[in-house]
Amino acid sequence: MSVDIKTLAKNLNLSISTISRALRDSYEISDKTKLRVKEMAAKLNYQPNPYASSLRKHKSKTIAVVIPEITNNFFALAINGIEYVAQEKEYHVLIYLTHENIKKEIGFASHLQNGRIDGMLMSISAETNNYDHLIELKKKEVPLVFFDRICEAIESSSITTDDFEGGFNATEHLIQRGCKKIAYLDLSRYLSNSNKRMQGYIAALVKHNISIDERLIMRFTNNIAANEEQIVRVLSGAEKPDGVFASVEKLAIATYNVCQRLNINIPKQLKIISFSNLEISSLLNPSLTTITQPAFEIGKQAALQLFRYLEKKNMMNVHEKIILKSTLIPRGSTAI
Amino acid sequence: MSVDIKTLAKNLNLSISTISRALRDSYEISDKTKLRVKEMAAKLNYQPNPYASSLRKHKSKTIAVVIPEITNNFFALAINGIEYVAQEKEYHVLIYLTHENIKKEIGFASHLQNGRIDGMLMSISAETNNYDHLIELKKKEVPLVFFDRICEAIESSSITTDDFEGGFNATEHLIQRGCKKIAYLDLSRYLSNSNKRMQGYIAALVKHNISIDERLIMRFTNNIAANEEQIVRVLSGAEKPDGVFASVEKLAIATYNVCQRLNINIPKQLKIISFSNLEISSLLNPSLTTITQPAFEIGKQAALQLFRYLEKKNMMNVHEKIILKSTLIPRGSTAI
DNA sequence: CTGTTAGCGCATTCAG
DNA sequence: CTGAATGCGCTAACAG
Repeated sequence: MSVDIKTLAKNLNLSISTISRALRDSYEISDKTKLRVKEMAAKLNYQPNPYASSLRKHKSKTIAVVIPEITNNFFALAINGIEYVAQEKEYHVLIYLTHENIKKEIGFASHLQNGRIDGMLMSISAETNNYDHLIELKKKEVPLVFFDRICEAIESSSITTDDFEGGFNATEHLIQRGCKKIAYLDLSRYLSNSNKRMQGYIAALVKHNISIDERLIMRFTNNIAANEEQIVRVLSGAEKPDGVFASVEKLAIATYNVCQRLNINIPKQLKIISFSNLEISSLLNPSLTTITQPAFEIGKQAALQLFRYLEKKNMMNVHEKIILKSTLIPRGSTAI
Repeated sequence: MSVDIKTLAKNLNLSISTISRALRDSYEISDKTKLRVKEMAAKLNYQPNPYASSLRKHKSKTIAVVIPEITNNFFALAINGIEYVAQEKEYHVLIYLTHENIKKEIGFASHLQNGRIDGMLMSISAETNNYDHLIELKKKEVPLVFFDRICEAIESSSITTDDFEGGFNATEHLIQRGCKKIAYLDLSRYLSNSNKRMQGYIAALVKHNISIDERLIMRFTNNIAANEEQIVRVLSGAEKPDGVFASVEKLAIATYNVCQRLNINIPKQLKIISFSNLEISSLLNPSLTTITQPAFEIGKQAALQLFRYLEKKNMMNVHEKIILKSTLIPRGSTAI
């Protein structure tokens, strides 16, 4: 049998309420009693049952992180930031992966209204084009903070990167290196960040008097092979681009794969730039120029914002939109 | 107020125990009643309180994953595998990062005896050289499965890679490409997998009649700058190696950084091979040959083994030691 | 097949 | 400063 508050009470000839209060440093308990209780608790290795406490207090000291995937350095870094804050606050972090599947996202959102979590951090899936499940969460007053891929249809706090500027800078970088026909690779037309990056791309083209060629704006799915097919078609088609701006890393990878297959020399015949958050620059192909997001900081800020909701009442309607800066990193001697 | 079992009971003129049983498809309840109950539950959007249930059943449907870090593709992939299984089993996954700090690991292990989790998956920290906290967990009968970095001092299931063979193959690969003085970069002398890799390294040297030079066996810490210093010293010292076998990716990165600084041409003057699990081969520097672990599968197998413990009684003393195979991946035209 | 009752372990009223 | 009593929401005897 495990030692509980009742065991301590018996051992010390005190009531369970005294024990409970002593353990939580209530002002109503004398220092001597507190000391006795704590010593006994330590001696018997007392571990409070978190679920009994949660049931009673309607607080779980647990937050959920709902994200599309984890094998992507951006999200791994963001979780790192989130977990960092959670440890400080003595909270627990549950992870849920949607794999870009809106049904899973809906399932998590609906399930997690049951009190298991005190709040949620979320980056929506690429498929998500309906927000009922998120609206419902808000109705149930589950504190919710979006990061990176936010839901603009919902009043809520969010932490993002300057996606428009990032897209603009990426595109201008290619233009300044002589590109005239720049392709844009988009993960999903539903994603807030992806859309902003594309707007930046378009703004840069406009600024430099380059006309927009719809055929160069490609949209992808979760299907890697199909994505590569599409890239092959465009790279070998009439519209043949001289530059590629990939809105996410996995599309840059697809492009590299295709170039290898088509024998296209990357820095010379085709210049590629991509949003990417790999922390291994020295291991990377030196021809890749990246736009890097402050992913750890985004996770950290998102968690901090969530805790602002959790710690203060009356904050539920105060929404923060924090936008952090991305960095363009050209690399190596053959940097484009 | 949130709708609970009592609300349903009132609405249907049934007792709460009937509701509870109907919701869990107990054989004692008629199909008609079950249907009525479920319809009402759906109508009122009833969400059972998980903590009430956990308190009552002493089961949390939650597992913990305790790992050194997450910004490392091996662990990200492993979590992916773990979460995949957890979703199938309708379990929840808590993440705890030790950042290679034994004190954190001890803190998590000791805290998580309180019933919050039904079981734990763990990869021990590089600092961990004392296992009292793990022994205590076992005593409390918290099901525990190690993966990748296991604790051999404890009777337990584990899922690993063939680290000895991986180390052997890596070393032999360098030897076959002409290396005579191969450095081994070790993360920690406490780590099971690192030690096995080193044994493989030594075995390959012995097989090829190459004497072992202690100066070429380098041990590192969590301090990146200090690690690079040490590499600089050896690379520019009298023992100057012509090949490097990094037991983990971060040490390969450190080596690349140093080579860049010292103007060492990687494929020609120095050949580098490393354990690494990056899923972005086309973005990688083509000079890097890697030993890749089946990380997703390791996570999956570890989770499956844990669930074997959770689902069957009397399994607690049946331990499985599963060893999966690593793959040596030479890459690109300049592959070493 | 359904209802009554008694906790799971803890926090918090309300009394002293 | 401390104790007795109540209930968080659910499950599981036990009874019928």
